[in-house]
Amino acid sequence: MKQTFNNGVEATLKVISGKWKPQLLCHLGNRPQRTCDLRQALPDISQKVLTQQLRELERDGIIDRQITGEQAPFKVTYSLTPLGRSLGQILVQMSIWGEHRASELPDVEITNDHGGFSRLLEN
Amino acid sequence: MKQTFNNGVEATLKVISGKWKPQLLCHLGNRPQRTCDLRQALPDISQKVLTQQLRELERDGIIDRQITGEQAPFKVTYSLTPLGRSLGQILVQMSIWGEHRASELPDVEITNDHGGFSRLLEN
DNA sequence: CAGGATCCACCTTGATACTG
DNA sequence: CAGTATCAAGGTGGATCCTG
Repeated sequence: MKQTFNNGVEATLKVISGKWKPQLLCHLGNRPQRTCDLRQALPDISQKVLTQQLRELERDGIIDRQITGEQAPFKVTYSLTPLGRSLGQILVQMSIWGEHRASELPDVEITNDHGGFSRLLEN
Repeated sequence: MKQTFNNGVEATLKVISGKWKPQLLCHLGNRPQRTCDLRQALPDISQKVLTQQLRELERDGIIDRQITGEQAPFKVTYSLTPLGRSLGQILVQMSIWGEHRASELPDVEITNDHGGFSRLLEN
């Protein structure tokens, strides 16, 4: 179905907004991962929401989904597409800006630094 | 109150996410504007939501709010802070990325191009 | 002119249980 | 192991009316 945005910023926000998407992009930026790997990396996400967020990223062309095995148990591996990798500069800059702002505001805290996204810059 | 984010991307998203915030930042990036100017620029926003989004941007240190006049009718002028202007590079890059993606996907349409944000790059 | 107060609809996320 | 189905809760945006 047709999606209309007022500007490119809104279109980009639509793709990367989602409670777990920045973390998913960070982990998948390091290397392709299986579902169980992602669940281990993000212990607090429910499997329903994990699937949901991954499906949205897949539908938006950011990640690929590859199935291995014809019988259960399956292996499902997710990896970034070239379009997904092309978000690297933006994610790193957003991460740095957020850290800069947090450094000025005592009540904003950030757990992991932008180094987690740096592998996205290796194309 | 204390806000904790897993990474800087989430912190940045928190600030610029909101149905009308990208458009508000675009307009305020061109020049400071009064409330009635913004309502004219964004005819479909209700005054409640306009006030709400502006208050959030103000609370997050992105815009300044200045009141002129001691009796009604007041004049309220909003302008970007230095921190708000420092979002310029990110907004332009996000806008360009969104346009690039839209150009590859037939069902994604973008009304205004990234030129609207370019004044943010003049510091 | 600018914005506060209510009340409301929707969307996103989450808890839980179940399937191939 | 990976994913679906159902139901519930909270937050965000919106319609409308009212105030200094």
